[in-house]
Amino acid sequence: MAPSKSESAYRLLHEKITEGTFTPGYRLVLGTIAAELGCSVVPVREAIRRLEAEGLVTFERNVGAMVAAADTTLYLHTMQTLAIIEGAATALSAPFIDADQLAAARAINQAMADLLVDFDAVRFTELNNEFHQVLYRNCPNPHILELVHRGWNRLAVMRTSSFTHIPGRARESVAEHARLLDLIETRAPAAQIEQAARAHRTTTLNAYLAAANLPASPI
Amino acid sequence: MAPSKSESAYRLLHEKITEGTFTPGYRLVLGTIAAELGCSVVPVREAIRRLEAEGLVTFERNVGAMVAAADTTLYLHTMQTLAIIEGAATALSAPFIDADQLAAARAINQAMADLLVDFDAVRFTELNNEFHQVLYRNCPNPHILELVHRGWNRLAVMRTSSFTHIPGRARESVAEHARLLDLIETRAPAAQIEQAARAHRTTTLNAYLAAANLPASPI
DNA sequence: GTGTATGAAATCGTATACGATCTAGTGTGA
DNA sequence: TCACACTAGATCGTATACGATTTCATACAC
Repeated sequence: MAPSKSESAYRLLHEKITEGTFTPGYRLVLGTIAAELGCSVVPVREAIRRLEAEGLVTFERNVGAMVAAADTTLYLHTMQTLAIIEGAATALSAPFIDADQLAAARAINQAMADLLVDFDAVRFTELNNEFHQVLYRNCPNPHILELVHRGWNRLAVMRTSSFTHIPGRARESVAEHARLLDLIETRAPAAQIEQAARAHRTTTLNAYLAAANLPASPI
Repeated sequence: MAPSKSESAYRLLHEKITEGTFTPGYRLVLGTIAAELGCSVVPVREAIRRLEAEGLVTFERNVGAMVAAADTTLYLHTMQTLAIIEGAATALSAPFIDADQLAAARAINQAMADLLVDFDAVRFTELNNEFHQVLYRNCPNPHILELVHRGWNRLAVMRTSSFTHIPGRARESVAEHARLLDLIETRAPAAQIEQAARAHRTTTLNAYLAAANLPASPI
């Protein structure tokens, strides 16, 4: 069955926002978008409210919607939340990751390592996403997986790459991935895996915090 | 300014669902609700989609909405997610909890202890919510606070009280609260507070898992 | 120049209407 | 009895229309 118009509108806007066509602050005018999509405003309105619920869009009554702003505070809060959620997601997924998946993850990480010589931030970020996708795919708790995706989307809107902003972060990242895979392969205790996965994000978070003269995240 | 009709509809439905007037499986028919509220179906539809985004309602195209089902799996996943989020929320809030708030929390916990003799599950649950409200109020990360509230709402819909289902859980709970407050008062390390707060939920979760002959949560 | 009133344009919020789709009940034939 | 086709009713999905609110530019008073 063809998707409903509201669904189509949602997907289109979601993609344009996360891909960066619509940058933070871009105004989403119901009538304009409706005209572009060849539908009426009602489905567009619904799509925008869904995006609002996901935190990708802010909405003000009688004023309208815009792509969510991308201030530093928001970024740090999102990073901190993701650190917690991704730590848990990795620990919960780990027991279900088989040899094939491990091999796939190692291959992706190797490709990331190869990219370090002639660095390409966009490609590196893509590979990084793929890497974590493999790690989380087996998470038995769908709620947690959903929260991971929400967090990623919010980060995507902000288009702030730690790989370009923090010197040496890309190289560190590859090393941390390798350690994480070792822990998973040896079936290390869940707490240890969670700790390592969380630290993988927290390192970046704390680098930003230090740059802003703020104290490090306590957890 | 008076709330918009869509906002009113949202609040009304949210309350009826979390308070238990509308139980899981209850069908939310657009036309009927619109008639009750004295508005048209458009705002009601919007309210329902918001509730769907929060996981309180399930929606099927061309069929309609109903209050989200409350199966065991869903309950366990929600509990596990909350364990992780609440652990983090407590640890992040702890440094900002002052003497007054500590005293308030202790008073609530004492009231819960008093209730153990002549047990009243409803009142006990209310106090339990108040207790945790005090603990989380200072959380500096609004995203995490939002996730706590979402989790609570999902649990509220299911109306499954560990205090009545698990023998001795209420008494244990009061003791765990006291230990948690001690850790906060002595400014224990964040990791230790997180661990204690998470365990407070995980204990319940694992009791349910054990009852269902399932392995305990790894984290 | 600054602040305020005013009006027009832009945009949203929601009512209404109607076609599309699903569901359930009924009848028919094997 | 069972499977299937069909119909009627219920309900949703979305177009259209219009009033309500906000925004912004302009004009005016001080």
